[in-house]
Amino acid sequence: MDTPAQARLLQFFKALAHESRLRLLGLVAQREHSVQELATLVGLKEPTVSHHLTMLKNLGLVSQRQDANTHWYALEPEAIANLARQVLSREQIAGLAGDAQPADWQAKVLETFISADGALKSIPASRKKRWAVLAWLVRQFEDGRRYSEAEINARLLERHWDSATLRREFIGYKMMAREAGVYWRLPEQDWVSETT
Amino acid sequence: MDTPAQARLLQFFKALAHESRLRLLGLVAQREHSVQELATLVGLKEPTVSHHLTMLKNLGLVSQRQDANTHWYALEPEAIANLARQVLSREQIAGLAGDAQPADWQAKVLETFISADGALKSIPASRKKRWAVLAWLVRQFEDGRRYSEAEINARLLERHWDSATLRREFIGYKMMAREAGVYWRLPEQDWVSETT
DNA sequence: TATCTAATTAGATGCTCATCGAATGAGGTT
DNA sequence: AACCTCATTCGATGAGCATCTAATTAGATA
Repeated sequence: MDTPAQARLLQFFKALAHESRLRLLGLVAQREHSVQELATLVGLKEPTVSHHLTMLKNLGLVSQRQDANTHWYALEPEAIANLARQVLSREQIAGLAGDAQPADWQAKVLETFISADGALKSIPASRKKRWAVLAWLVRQFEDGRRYSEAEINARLLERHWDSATLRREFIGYKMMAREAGVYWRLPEQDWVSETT
Repeated sequence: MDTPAQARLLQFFKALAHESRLRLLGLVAQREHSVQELATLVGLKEPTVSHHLTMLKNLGLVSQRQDANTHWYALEPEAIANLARQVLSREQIAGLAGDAQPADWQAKVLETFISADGALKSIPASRKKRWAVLAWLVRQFEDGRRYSEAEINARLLERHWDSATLRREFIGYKMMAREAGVYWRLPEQDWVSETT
């Protein structure tokens, strides 16, 4: 969770995601109640109820007034309505994704499999992730230029020990072509479609 | 929680009360996603994401379609809106009290302190609960009739061993009066006001 | 049929938080 | 002051659940 707004919404849901608190809210929605009353009505001990009530109060869901040493709690109806309004629209929900979307999927995959020094930690087992990693790799070869197998290997070994597999995969994914021991990149539009 | 509606609402809140699930909802609100994608985007393993998604699907918050063996999940926008609408009104909240209100406060107190055979398990320490128990006790004496201390004791001993304290409390709470060793009930309106 | 890929189910582990009893605080009364 | 009543804070315990790895299911292809 990123922005305060998102964290706040999460807090609200957490507060409402418990039977005891929901019942307490139900009771204080009907009329003011003291802690004692609430405790006996929901069948919990005072400390527990007090705990829940402070949480609800901090979130502004209930109000509290004091008469002598009896504390009277009541529902704060505005708060609930506001909450509900927040959740209504699809855009609001979409905003919950968090982390500010630096995380396009491919970027995230690279983040996971490429270490800071540029080495490939491991070759993804999943077809799609492998595709993302290979796409990144193959873009480091010049377009139009022809490479010997030795050149390819040298370049790949800077990233990962298993250059043979990587080379083979380039061919498999149609990112490169080979003829008589010479390799060259294929145009991106031939394979980038697989992005789905 | 009593009625299905209440249980259902609780389930909703529980589903939304977790950061991972909120972020997943956020992502599927933007566009369809596969389990793999979601897993890398939120930084969790597939099984975990799958777990969350089935929960969300069971509640109708997301939809799922299958293409080959890739499962595509998307937001079910109606569901969230409906949920939010449910929570909007104060009456809805009040209905959450649960247990069908058989539980007026006094009734609940008696339930707690009186055992099935009518014995008083213990004398409540709290003033208000003591009041509730004594009120119940004193109503078992006839109005208008005069009792000797021995009669009072006999009747009280059927409920609790400490008849002396109970007698004294009757006087203290002005539920009974005493003169020259004779006891009688006072009219309810003199003490029942304390119900607050 | 054997193999590959994506997803789900099963089982185990650990963290968060609800709950309780005991101690403390706070407001009133005698 | 000493006491009573109601509430909150503290510290400990335990239940629920998120997460992981490993195993299984299911769809598709060779």
